[in-house]
Amino acid sequence: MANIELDAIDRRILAILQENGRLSNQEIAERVNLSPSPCLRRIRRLEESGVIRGYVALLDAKLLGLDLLAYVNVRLEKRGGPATGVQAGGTPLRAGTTHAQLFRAAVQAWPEVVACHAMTGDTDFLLRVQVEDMAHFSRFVQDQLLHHPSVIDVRSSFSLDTFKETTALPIL
Amino acid sequence: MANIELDAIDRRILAILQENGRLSNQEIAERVNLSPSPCLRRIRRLEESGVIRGYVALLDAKLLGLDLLAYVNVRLEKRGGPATGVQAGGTPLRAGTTHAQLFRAAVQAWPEVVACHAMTGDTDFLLRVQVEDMAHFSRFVQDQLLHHPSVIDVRSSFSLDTFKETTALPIL
DNA sequence: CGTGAAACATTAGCGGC
DNA sequence: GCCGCTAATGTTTCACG
Repeated sequence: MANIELDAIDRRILAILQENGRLSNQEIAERVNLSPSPCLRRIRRLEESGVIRGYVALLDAKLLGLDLLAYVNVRLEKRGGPATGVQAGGTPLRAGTTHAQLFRAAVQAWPEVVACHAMTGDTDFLLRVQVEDMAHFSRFVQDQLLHHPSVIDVRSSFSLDTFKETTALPIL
Repeated sequence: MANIELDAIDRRILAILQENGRLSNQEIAERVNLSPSPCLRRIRRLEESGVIRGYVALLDAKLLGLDLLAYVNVRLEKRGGPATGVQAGGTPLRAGTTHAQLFRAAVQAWPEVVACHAMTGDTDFLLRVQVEDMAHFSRFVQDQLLHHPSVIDVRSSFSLDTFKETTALPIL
């Protein structure tokens, strides 16, 4: 995770891999005009330094029946610690746990939440929620979000159409 | 892209690949208790059916100097077609092009916009924008977004902390 | 679905610029 | 330091049972 110097070849390797993470080292080496061994050494260095966080397959949400994508703005209680004792989810709490800590732990455990940021502005958190349909979403909001002791406000918007979506960062 | 039946083994293969897209077929075959050839046949089928959209390397935005992540809500002009003729970007327009079409084309060309959805609610579009710093963001808003003839309102929020972020869909 | 063999890819060691 | 060669090892892929 230490900071690292990247030259032009490193950046080209990154640009290639963030478009197609399964290219063989040989193929990549060819595209950056290097022989396979130095190319592989560079890739390993990029992996070990943390610049490459990992490799994943991207799946098609629609084909898997996940037809609803929502962005949910959440505001939390700020005054008064949450009640101590054992919560609905079964998580035991120490005294001194904040609402934000409690909420973050809950988010980690909810599979339909695929991303969550603490945000500036008039909302505390922005959640990206991926579910089958509105029935599932409704259950998630009622039974999980609004049921959570720290949550005081929830506002949802739904994606009508995703017309740009890339995991590739603008690095060139 | 045709719809496709997935059995329990297909789902386990998908779950494995969306966590680690570079595992060898042999390794995957072992984990799902299959020999390499039927496992590879299943993976090829998942790729060809479109369930697997592709494989990518995920990069670390911070280590690459992209320290600012913004979500930007955009509203567009709705009455009156955009002026015809050649736009600032150099794109020639036919009469009848809508503001939404014009905006979508611009979004595709802006590298700092890594995602864009048409949304329900009091905003038309939600953009995810990844840039180096506030100076770059400011230039993007002033020179690109607000300069765009169809854009009538822009409201931005900034990520203070991303504490959940996964490309893996909840499929199990 | 599984086996086996050919083709192909990865990777460590070493010498050269 | 960083490159490229070679050779051993491991992986993919396909015809066939």
